Formats: sequence, structure tokens, C-alpha cells
Amino acid sequence: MKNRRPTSAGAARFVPTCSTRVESRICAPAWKPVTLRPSSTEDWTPSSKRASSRDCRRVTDDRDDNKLIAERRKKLDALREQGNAFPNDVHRNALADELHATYGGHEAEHLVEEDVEVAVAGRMLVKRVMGKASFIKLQDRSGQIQVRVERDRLPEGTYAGFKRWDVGDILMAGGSLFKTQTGELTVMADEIRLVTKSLRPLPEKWHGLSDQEIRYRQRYVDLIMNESSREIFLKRSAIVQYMRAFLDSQDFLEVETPMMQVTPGGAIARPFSTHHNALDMQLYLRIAPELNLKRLVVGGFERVYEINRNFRNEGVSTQHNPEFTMMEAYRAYADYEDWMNSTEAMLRGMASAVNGDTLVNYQGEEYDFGKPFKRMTVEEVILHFNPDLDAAKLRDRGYLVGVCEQLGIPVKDGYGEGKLQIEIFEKTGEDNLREPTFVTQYPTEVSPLSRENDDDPFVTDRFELFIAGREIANGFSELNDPEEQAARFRAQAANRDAGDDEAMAFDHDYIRALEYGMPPTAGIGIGIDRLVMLLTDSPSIRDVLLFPHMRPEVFD
RNA sequence: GGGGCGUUAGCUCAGAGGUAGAGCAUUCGGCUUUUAACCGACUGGUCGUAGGUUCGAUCCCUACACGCCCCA
Repeated sequence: MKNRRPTSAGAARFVPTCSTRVESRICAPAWKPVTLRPSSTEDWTPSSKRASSRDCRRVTDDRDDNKLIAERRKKLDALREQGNAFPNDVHRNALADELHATYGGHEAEHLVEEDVEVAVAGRMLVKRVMGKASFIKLQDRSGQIQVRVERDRLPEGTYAGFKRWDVGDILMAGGSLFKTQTGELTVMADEIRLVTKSLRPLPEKWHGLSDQEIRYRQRYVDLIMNESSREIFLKRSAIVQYMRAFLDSQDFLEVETPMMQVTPGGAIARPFSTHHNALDMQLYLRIAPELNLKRLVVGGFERVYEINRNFRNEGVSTQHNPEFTMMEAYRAYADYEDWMNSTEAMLRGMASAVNGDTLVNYQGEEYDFGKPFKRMTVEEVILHFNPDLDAAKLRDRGYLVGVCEQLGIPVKDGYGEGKLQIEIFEKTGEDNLREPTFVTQYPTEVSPLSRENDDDPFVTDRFELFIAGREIANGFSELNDPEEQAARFRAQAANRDAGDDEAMAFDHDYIRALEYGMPPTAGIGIGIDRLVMLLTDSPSIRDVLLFPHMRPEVFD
């Protein structure tokens, strides 16, 4: 494996730090159930301001001649005639799920006696008109609530207007709670407003939206229609929150380091380049934050971490997105074994917190995060999956070249024994590492930033964590000998001169920083996107990215 | 970069070398406790794009675009 922090791919940057109700502005730990306070800070102001002149602008768009949209535009035109078609004086005092939680268990008669007045708002996803009365369902960020709309309970003319509203429109309804004959908690509306007109029809109510391309390109439609998709991104947020809380509780400092770098470093990967006009210079988007984070350890921030985007100019696949999210953490006075232990503890706690179980089901397989993770060296993995190989010759270049040829692995002149081992490991081992497994003792040759093992300088004090055949984390004791690091950079530079455009550049300032002295330190990188895939049973990285990279859509 | 599959109404999907179909949605009518509400009537299409073969192509062929999957 190349010396990158998790090869994690893809990621979405949308990482809300607070999953509690926005209104309350109170963040709860992700792994605790979020409690919703009934009738909290959202008050409902039933007044509606009358239209100002600016609202009478007629905005028409004749680009789309779709009948369904044209019909809705006409309805919007009528709304503009009547006043402000896009009011912003709408307030609610209840969320759907909070009402179900609080009143769902109440007896129907009891509920009537209580006379609970609520104001709800959301997108109308169901509309059933039965003459002079109707049932609708509104969806807010918490869930759905049914509303009964009766002509004779509303001001004159309101019901006639309501009948012209469309599924997809955003409404506000005020009234008291009751239960229908089948026991469904429902709001009996004595006020109802069309708050925002929707011009585009939603997908069909039963099959929903299944077209993958539209789900990715128009994520907003996917989020409206597919609860499973909403759940993935809620869980993604909970995962990141758990990780932050885990690190914060151990006194780690969260930092942000540059995305734009003069010398991209910290990983072996192809960068994106860009140009700074005022300075007239080429800049690169970072491929990893590693070197900057270790500069901070030199500076005395002994425990730091960053959760942010990396960019790698490589292929796009179910496992790779050009920009992806990585957590990197560095801890002074610790070694790679400490990081294996805390990584294991963190993932165990995370699985319980996020999924309620240490058993993780992924694509038909089950992995128990509750059991101790396996630990094997690179050479042990190679021998385990290639039992015919001669253990005594695993560091014999000629022998390894022969093995590679047998396996159909192209061998380049510059490859040493370590690189050849890793090629064999990747070809025959990685996919088969299903149960959570720490693979240790990566060859020094492919680990230019890792500390050599004291007993065996052929390898470094480094590990990668594999789950379901995929690299989830990469960590090591950091190389803090500036002269050794300079020699490693020179070796990389030689590779670069030999035509390897992924090889690391010599970073003079990083060497200078190490020359001031970096305490013994160990670091880790965890690919957030792949972790989210694992914990949400998602087969493609695009499923866990809100806006995955796509070729541009053609609008004609 | 290579290979396979796909692209038909707003959505979910059928379809066959001879002027294009269903369900839902829309529109109109009916209906005051529905649950994919129901009943009746209507409407809706450059069949991804561009060429080619053919008397005739949405269907066959080629290229391209976009997507999904696999491989490098």
C-alpha cells in the first residue's frame, strides 16, 4: 500500500456539528438519542403581512413548456396577484415526530379534552381530497404528520384555494390534535396557508425516485423522497460528531490547515493544481494535511486533529471521489500501538452509538466490532494468502520479482523488495481481509514518513486497518529524525526523477521544522467516507456524498 | 483507458422493423375519517444526440453524450 493516510475516497464536506433542533441551538452528543422538547422555541405567528409592491413582479419563465410545470406557474401567477407569494412570516411550534412522541400514546377522547393547539409546517407529500374535506400529510425535518382540512372549519374561500394546491407545495397548518378512526394522530386545521409554491412535480408517490443519476445530480429531490437517503446523511453527521467527541474528550485540539499548498505532501498521490492570479504562482490542492499537522506538534500542540477534505487527481469509482474527507490526528508521546488500541476503541464505541450494535452488516457480510481486531504483519498476510511461497525468501528481490511475474504484476526497475512485497500484498491480500484487521510492519521503502522499527529497519512501525477488504485507516509512529527524513525525501525525489509523478517532493521547511525537534509522536488517518459506507451499508461512495462528483449536465 | 449493461410521458416501467402503451401524477366532474383513498372522463412523447441501412427506424448498424457495474 502506498504511504497515504487512509486511501479513503470521496466525501462530502457537509458535516453539521449539531444534530439537535436548529431552533434550540443546543448540541447533544451524537450517540445519545436527541430529545425534542414539545412546543419549544418555535412560536407561530398567525398573522400574514400583506404584499408589498415588489411582490407583484411577474416572473415568468417560458423555457420549459412542460404542461405540469406550466400549470403550476399559472397557479403561482395567481398567488402573486393575491399578494406576497413567498411570505417569510411563517412560524411553527411543533415538529411531526415530537408530536408523535408526545401525543401518539394518548387516547382519542383524552386528546380531545386536552385540546392541544399546534402549528406545523412542511412539504405536502400526500393529498387526498374527499369533497368538502381532505387529508394531507406534511413532511418536516423530523418526519410526517397528517392534517385534516375541512371546508367549513376554514375561512370562506380558503378550502377552494387549498384544492388547487399541489403535492410538493410547502404549507403551514394550525389546529388541534385528534385521532382518526384508525388511530392516526392528526391536526384538525382551523388555519392553513400555502407558504411556498412548488413549480416542479415530485416523483411518483409509490415507487419514489430510483433513477441513480437524478438521485445524485438532484440530491434535493432524493432527500425529499427517500428516507433511507436522509438517514445516511444523518448517520454521517453522527459518525463525525462521535469522532470529534472522542478526540475532544482526550484533549485533542481541532485545527484547520491550508487546502492550497505550494508543495503538496503527506501522501503519495497526484494533486490538482490551480493558479493564484495576484501572486502569479501555481498552487496545489492538498493531498493530505499530514506535514502541517506535524509542524503543529513541533510547535507544542501535542495533540491535534483535523477533519477536512483532501483532493486527489485520480480516477472516480465506487470507492473514489476526487475530493474526500479525512480525519488525521497526531499525538505526542504515543506510538503506533497506542493508535491501534484507540482506533479499535473508537470504532467499537462508534458502531454502538450510531447503529446501536457492535455487529456491522455490510453488503451481506457481518463484522463484529465488539471482538478484538486481528493483527498481522504484511509478511504474515502475504504468506497466509500465498501458502506456497518460501517464507525465507520474502526479502529476496529476485524471488519476489518471479512471484510478481507469476501473479501478472508489472515490475518496474526501481522497485525494491519492500515495494514488491506491497504489490503482492495488494494483489493477493487486501480483498481477503474481511474481518477488522490491523496489518502492521509496512516496508520502509513504501513508508517515507514512518519511523523505522528498532529491531527490523526493513519495516516501519506502521499499520493499516482493513475491514471488508478495504483500507479504513493508516497510522504510524512518526519519523522525527530530521536527517533520516531528509534522506527519505531524497530517495523519493530520485523516484520522481525516474518518472514516478506520484513520488513525494522534498519539503525543505518540513525538515527545518523537524530540526527544531518533534517529540516522539504517532499519527493516524481515517477515511471518513469509507467508514460511513461501512456503517450505513452503502455500496458506493456516491451514496454517502451529498453531491458526488459528476460530469456536467447539459442544459440546452 | 478497456469491457458489459442502460437511456421510451413529470415519476416508475412495458413494448415491437409499419403513425407509441400502462400505473401514478396533471386537468375536469363527484365524494366530510382517508392510508398507494375511491368512482367517472380527458390530457400528456423529437422513444438520449447525430449519422447510416431500409419503401419505412423509437426498434437494426456506427459514432458520440450521460449514467451504472467490472477491469487497468
